[in-house]
Amino acid sequence: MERSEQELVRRANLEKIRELGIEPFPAATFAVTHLAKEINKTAEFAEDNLSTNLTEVTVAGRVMAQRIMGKAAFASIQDSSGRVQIYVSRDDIAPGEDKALYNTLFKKLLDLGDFIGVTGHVFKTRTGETSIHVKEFTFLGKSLRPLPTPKTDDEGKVHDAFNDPEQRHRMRYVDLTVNPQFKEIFRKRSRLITAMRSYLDGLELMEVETPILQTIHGGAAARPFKTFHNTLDMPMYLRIANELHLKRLIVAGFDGVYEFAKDFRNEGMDRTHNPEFTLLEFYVAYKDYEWMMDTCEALLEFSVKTVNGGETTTVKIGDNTIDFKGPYRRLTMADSIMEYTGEDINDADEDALRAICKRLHVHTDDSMGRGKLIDEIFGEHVEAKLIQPTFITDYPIEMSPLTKKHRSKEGLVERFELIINGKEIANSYSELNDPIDQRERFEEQAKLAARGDDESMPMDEDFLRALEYGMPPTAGIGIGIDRLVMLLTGQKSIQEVLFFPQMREENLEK
RNA sequence: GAUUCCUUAGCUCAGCCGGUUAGAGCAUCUGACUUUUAAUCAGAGGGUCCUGGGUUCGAUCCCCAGAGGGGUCACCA
Repeated sequence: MERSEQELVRRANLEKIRELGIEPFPAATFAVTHLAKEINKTAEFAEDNLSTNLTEVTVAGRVMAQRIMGKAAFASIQDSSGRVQIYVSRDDIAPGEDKALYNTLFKKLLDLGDFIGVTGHVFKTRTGETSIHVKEFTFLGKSLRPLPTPKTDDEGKVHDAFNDPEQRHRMRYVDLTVNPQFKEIFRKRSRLITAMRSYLDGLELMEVETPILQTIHGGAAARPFKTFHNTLDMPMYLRIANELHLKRLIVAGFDGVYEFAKDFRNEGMDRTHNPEFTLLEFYVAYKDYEWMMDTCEALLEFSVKTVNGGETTTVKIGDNTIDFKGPYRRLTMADSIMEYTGEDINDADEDALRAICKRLHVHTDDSMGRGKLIDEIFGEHVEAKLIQPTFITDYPIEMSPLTKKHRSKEGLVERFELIINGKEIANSYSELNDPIDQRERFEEQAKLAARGDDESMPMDEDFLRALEYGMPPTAGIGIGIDRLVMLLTGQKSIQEVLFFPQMREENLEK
């Protein structure tokens, strides 16, 4: 492997540090007393700016900038909270005859990206920047590759930004080091999940884990990843959903269960799809989809407030401000189509629907049944227009093989999707718990499979057996966590809300 | 999967309608500098111009194929 000039210099510096008798990768705990942000926030200055309440602080982090001026130098140290400036003067850190600690180690052998720890007192420079006057510094870890060096000027303009999406996503460790502003996306993601978990715990639901490796992939319409178990000598699938397992747990007698599930779908990738993604699913016994709508909007309102760190329920996305405060608008699918197209699909048979599609310039083909035609009209003419959180209810039965038939409307099921900013965020229904009906639905799916639909759901005899033992009426929901994070952080690409989005293999040989 | 655009130094980018030795800023190296902050000043080094073919006297540039990435569409959440 060819090494660049800068890498060779750093390796040489590494050896020279060892020659000074200093371990470049020390093992011992380093006792940090303050984060950079705390120092910048809590320092209170005396009149002369030379002394503060912070008479001795110890911080650690990467050296991100160095400004050396002969016998003194400034540097920026970056830790998890941000950056703080340090001031190093030769005679303070090397008071004796031997000035090697400053002249050799600090000035020559220290490279941008190296980890150091410093101890000193806090003061304010002539130009007004809070800084640590270093009296002791410790080498904590060498960086052998040069980091990109984005810089921000007086006007806030960023120069040399590290902004190539490929490099940022492949080397997230570099990205988040030099673009720490993106850390906030992941902090929000973490806060969102924590908030949702605490809300669901408050409902006395139990967090569970169910198999990712499955012999039958059920619970959604999608192509799975296939793998193989050597000892069992059988093919297995990575789960596309955990729905059927969570419902087995309702059969088992838990009143409510939830799981933040990594699911895997072997389909196209684009700005809203990654092969593995996170879905929160939860199921609650003795509830229906009406209850679930109430719960969903309460959960989201609570979670958005928590993520925003206050009472704010709004999020700005481009030109739109989305308000997660409930209650959300509820609209049946038929009414939504009436509202946005003026077409009445309520009593339309398949031929009538085809005529409507033609009028609306919706593309159709012969394989589409009634449900699919309605779904196409909705997808083409309604979905993108629903910006504020909206529950679309009462879906055609054909596309919902796990959903209970509507209690009063023929041909429909008790299902809703939550649409926000024109995108589906959640999908929920009154769960089908009639095992005889469920078996018929699976048989319908098998017919689709026989016609070549590779996304149809396979028959799951064990799941049917569970239902035959009896499942209480249950409401269930799946909420797309990645997409919700995209909304809350204003990101247009799913890659920006995943630490390590899927990418093709990189050739590192060269 | 289809289509389109992109790939030049560690980073961000110029450039070459095909022509000696491929440029800049930051970063790096050498030197100066004890309150700087995109530190400054003086000097220097650094390149498989994504890869492989082809056309040509000559290709980083044109053509073909491939790799990787971005956008759009299709499938889907």
